[in-house]
Amino acid sequence: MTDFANRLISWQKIHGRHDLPWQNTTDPYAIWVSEIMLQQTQVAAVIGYYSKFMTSFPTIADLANATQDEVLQHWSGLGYYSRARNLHHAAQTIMDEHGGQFPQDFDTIQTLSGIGRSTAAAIASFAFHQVQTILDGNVKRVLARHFAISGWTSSPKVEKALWQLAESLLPQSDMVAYTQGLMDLGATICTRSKPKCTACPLVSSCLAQQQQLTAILPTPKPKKSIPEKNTTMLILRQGDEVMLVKRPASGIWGGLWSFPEWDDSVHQDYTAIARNQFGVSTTVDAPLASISHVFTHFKLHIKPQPLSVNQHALQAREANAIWLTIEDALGAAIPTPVRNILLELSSTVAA
DNA sequence: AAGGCGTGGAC
DNA sequence: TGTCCAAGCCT
Repeated sequence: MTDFANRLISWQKIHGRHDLPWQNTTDPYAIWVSEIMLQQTQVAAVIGYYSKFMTSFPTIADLANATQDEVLQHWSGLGYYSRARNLHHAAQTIMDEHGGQFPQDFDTIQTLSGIGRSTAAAIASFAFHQVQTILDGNVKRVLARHFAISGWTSSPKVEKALWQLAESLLPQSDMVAYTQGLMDLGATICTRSKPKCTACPLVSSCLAQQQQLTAILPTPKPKKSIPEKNTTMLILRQGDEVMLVKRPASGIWGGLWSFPEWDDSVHQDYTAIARNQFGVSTTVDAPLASISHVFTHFKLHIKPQPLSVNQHALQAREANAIWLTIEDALGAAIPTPVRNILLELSSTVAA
């Protein structure tokens, strides 16, 4: 056993996290769901979603038998919705091709949609006590500092070196404490800013500490400017109901319900659009305050444009359109800006 | 291989 | 405030 692993394991058992909702179980399903939710998402943001999800879908079979809409509903607001679609699809794969049992073979685990090498290693170590290394943002930061490795840690060259390094450090036992220790150290001690080096079990061998490189490692991702886009969301209203449309299965907010969007760079005759696209007669109301929503790769300026529907239109003319009360819409699989617009609408109505 | 894919915490 | 980036994966 490497000294690195030894010290990490001992530290984790005393100072690590032991009471997160997805710990203290070897149920691969419970661990799997948590690992997917935690991809690129902080623990604090996941906790509420996790318990609700596990209550609604307690087993792989329950998840496989649910509709995609039900699954996305539970993911609404969490982001990266392909995770939910892949999770649902993988549950069906497990039912169809693995007899309903989560596979234990490391390579087979990685064939499931949404599970890459690091997530597979987390599941394999936590659920099956296999000797496989994770390599998430925490581990990259810990290794880049401890071994004074420069270069953006997600560049192919550096990442490959980090995988090899991480493998070389593995213990032959105690994989639960070791894997959790890697994450705990990165999340609570070896943090991006203001790391608590005096409390670190690995400080005595940390090269960044010795060479005073802690503040500049890991090397930050190269900066890139993101484009800005504009869109108008048409809010067709009749009484306390609004119309939502189902977005395409892939792309941003794939499979979620949203307001119909209109590129308003040219046409601004919203009444004509509503008549031509949705077959309803409307009058144009005052637009709501614009919303700016920042994604990883672009910034979206949304102009919410309410339209009052004059005639009875509560039968959706298109298969991908539905009319819902604002209350029901808030419970549907909607992205965050749509939720915020609905909340604004309901407060306006109430006031 | 590089970019698509969400949202919010931390500072 | 804006900036960085988080238990990454997919194409």
